[in-house]
Amino acid sequence: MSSARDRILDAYERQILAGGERGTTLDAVAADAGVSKGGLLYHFSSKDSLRSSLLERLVERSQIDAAEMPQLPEDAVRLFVESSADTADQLHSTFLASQTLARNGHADAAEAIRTVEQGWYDRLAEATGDPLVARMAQLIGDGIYDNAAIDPGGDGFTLTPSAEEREAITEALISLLDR
Amino acid sequence: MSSARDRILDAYERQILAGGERGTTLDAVAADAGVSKGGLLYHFSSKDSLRSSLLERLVERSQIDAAEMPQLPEDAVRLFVESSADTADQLHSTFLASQTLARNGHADAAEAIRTVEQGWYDRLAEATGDPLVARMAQLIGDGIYDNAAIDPGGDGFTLTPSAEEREAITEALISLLDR
DNA sequence: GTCTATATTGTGATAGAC
DNA sequence: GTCTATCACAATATAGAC
Repeated sequence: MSSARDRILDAYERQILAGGERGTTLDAVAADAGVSKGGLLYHFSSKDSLRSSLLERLVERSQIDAAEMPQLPEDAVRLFVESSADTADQLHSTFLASQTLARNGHADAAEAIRTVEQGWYDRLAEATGDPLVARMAQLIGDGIYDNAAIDPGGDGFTLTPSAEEREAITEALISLLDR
Repeated sequence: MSSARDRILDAYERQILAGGERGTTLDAVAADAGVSKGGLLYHFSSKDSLRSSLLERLVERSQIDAAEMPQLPEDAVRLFVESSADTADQLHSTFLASQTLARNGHADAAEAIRTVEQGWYDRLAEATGDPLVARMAQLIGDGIYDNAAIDPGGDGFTLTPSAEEREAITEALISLLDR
């Protein structure tokens, strides 16, 4: 059983992903979470508090995820390229929502994103032992995230690379490791 | 001498890049453009009209840019990786602003971005003759754009790759062409 | 073409009942 | 802990003078 707090944060995240920050009125978030606006404001005293709580959640989830970085270079690259922007994944949807906040001028969100990205890069660089391939994999992952964020539905005519394309990209990056 | 219309669109673009859609109130845009709110609304009858005019500008500028795609595969890759998100460039800043609008749930902006990205991909794939490397270069470019958008200042501790890194990435991608 | 009001609505936040 | 008012203000848009 999830707490009301969690359900409200989930709704906030969903609203950001669906319509950007523009649509995240307290009314809309409360309705999506199944509470009244007053109920929402009992748990989060202001909209700023809602945002900073989402950023805390991002850091927590990214730390849990950090423990799962594969040790084999190939697997680390594969993880970055092939699982980026899986919107069903909790960490990824929190990350995408936070990124949208960062692009809307919230310095605290930009700071959190920088921290998480830096952590990902460090672990990827360590796992691969190749800073350049690590950077390429990270940027490709960011590109996939970005396209996924713009193209929510993703029904056919999308910019998001297919599973086959991602696999081919992974193989290409791995081949660069063996230079 | 630029027209008032252009100056207002420039201001709108600047405000989006500086603070996301959130900060682009008619007051703020008008002040930035050096006109009154009423003056702004004479040229653009609504905020929607302001947005759709920016998207028209994006398509125009991307078509002008299309003529400049290099013929050599190496140069085409280099252009994508090394000139992405040069915010001083007119096309790039219009693109970044439109991307922010797309991430805020505006379907018309998402559609325009898709069109432009598809056009870029097609030309890059043609110039390189290698769909996979074209896709990688495009995603890396998107990743660089994305980081540049989150990190406006970019003073040292940023995620945006340095000029040296970009050059190395270009070389790596070019090496993949010769398989 | 550009301005100064002003009308109108949307939104964040408070107060207090239950 | 959750709700229903309600307030205060910000933002879009209109009307009409200059």
